[in-house]
Amino acid sequence: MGKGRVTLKDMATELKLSPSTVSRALNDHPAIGDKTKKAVKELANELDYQPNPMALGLLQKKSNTIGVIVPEITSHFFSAIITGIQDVIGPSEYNIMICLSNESYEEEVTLVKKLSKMRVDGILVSPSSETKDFNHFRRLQNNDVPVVVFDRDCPGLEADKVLVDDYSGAYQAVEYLIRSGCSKIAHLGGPLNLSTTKHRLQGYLDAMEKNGVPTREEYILHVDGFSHKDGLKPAKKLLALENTPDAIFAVNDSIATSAIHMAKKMGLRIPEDISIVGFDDEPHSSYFSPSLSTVWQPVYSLGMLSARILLQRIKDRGSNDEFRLEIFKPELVIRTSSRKEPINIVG
Amino acid sequence: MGKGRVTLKDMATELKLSPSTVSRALNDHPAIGDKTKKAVKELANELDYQPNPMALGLLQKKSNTIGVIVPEITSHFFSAIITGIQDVIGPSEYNIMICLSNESYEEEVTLVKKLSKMRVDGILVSPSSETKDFNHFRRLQNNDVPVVVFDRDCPGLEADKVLVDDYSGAYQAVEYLIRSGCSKIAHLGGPLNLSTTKHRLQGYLDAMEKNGVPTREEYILHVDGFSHKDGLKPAKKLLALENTPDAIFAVNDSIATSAIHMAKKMGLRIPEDISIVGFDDEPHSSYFSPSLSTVWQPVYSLGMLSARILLQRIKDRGSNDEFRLEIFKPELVIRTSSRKEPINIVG
DNA sequence: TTGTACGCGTTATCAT
DNA sequence: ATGATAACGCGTACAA
Repeated sequence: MGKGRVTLKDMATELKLSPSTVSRALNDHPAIGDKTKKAVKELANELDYQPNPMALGLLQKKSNTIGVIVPEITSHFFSAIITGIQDVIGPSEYNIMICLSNESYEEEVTLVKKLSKMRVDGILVSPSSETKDFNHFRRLQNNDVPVVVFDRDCPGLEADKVLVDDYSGAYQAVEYLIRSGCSKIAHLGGPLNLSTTKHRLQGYLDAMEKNGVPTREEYILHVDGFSHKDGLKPAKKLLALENTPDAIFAVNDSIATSAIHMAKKMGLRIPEDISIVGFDDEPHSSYFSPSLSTVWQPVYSLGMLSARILLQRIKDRGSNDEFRLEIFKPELVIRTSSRKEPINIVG
Repeated sequence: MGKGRVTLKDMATELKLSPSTVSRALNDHPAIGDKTKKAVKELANELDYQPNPMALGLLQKKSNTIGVIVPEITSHFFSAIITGIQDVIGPSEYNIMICLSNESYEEEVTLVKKLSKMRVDGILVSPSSETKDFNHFRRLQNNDVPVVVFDRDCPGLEADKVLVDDYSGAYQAVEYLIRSGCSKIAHLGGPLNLSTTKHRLQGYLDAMEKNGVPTREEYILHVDGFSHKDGLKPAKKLLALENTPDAIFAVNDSIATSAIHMAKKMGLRIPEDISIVGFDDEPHSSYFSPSLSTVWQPVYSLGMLSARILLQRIKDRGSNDEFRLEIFKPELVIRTSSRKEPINIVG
């Protein structure tokens, strides 16, 4: 024991059978005698026989592995999605290979190459914030590797997609700010070429326009990254404006906390002087003081559905079904970082 | 193109050479003519030839894959460790397979089986909070699969270990609380059979004793899980004590925020009435109000070192070097959830 | 009912 | 300098 694992051949010699018989017995082939089957299975059990996945893979030209590419996992957002993915893939026959692009297009391309080389049977991907070109994914598809895009869209790429209606989330948030009496509503947006960022911006703009609230160019700023520190300077800039905003809609919770931080520092009261709303509903957002009003997204379900769709697509490989487009609805969560909406008389 | 990848044989027929020659050319075998080498490499480049890792794996009896088992990834703690691991393994020849045990012993055992079946070349593991028996890891070791344990110790298991001096972190925190004038210091501990939890408790106890501060049994409570909600009830119980504590040292930041939450709710002022200190220094802990005093751990470095040690161990497989034991020092970070330490006159 | 032979893609060994 | 062959572990078409 210890040097190399048990193989079919080992068991065959042990039982004075041929390897193929042993193989068939293990796979419940109908033409194998019950006694042989039993004997084989018992021995397999005793010796803790585990079929070699590499031999299988070589034979079947598949790795039984699924690749997952995400920008990062330190935020709750992506780690919860991955947990959802794991919970679906884990019990299946497939293994998962999680890869981090670190929001870099270049690293993403490298990862795709690595996964392609590994012969993964499919991939789940949320592109980096730098990614504008999707040919690396198309190359995968051309090799018959199905691709499922989640959360961040890849415009122009034909693939299964599981997204969130960011536009609606932003619209809800901004309309609520307006109804609660805010009129000078600023937006701290994210990196500009991300679909999510764009849709949140558009939701903001439309909610303003549809409600007849004028937008000012100076009220819209974009941050370079998604972490707390990335939002500090832009937030400060916003709050130092002559015409100080009375509300900020931030692209995510971390940036919203930057705004809260700076607002407090400048002596503004929240929500009396300024309302602040985030996006994502990170678990700790409700424990801040003030607790953060934000937009909740069904992250865990999003991960699970993406994984299920990929599994289905792999199973139906060959049949040219239309690509699926699934869009989850986010929900506004009102806490104490924003004013309460006044009772809406009539409408 | 599209149906199956390019193989050595394909290129061999194309170039009217034998597969072995092509193989040697690609591997810069000395006995191959320069012109052939060049021709082969050019074709390989053109056709984007990628050696099949499964064929290699079959031949070399290794998968070039490293397994990572963690209890969860939604906390910053483990996701940052994993990021560190990725940053070391990513550039190497190895792939990573990340698995979540969900703090369940049973799932952990299943995962080990799965990874063993996959013929991983080594594993990095932080055991679940339920795990008391480590034979599943020993079985791996008996199959020549090196195991590196990180953060949470597996007492009695002989393996490379990369840990944190939780005892020292706790000791520092509690001694600081004492020096800052607190005398009724309570402890919200974690699940009892975790090494980290035990050491933090011991650090608390020793700091109390060495400084002549009496401990009360009722001041020590243990939570079942590590999330915010797991800490609420125990925190409430602590604060409802007749002899209300004037400080709480919590096993981690999430539980510390539970304590802050309950303390605020009960009208206690922080830190005037009660000081609260956490453990982990989660990134958002500094943005709470009050900002959380806590114990910082070098998570990213911990991940990197663990990965480096495993890589080294795999490379030196066979040579019976002694197991390494690396212990990182955590650092107390004082913020505003605890009183300032008075200037220490004389000592 | 069971055994034989082959092939998946690669490399190492032994020829030529 | 290059080719043929075997082997890694498995499943399966074909043969018996």
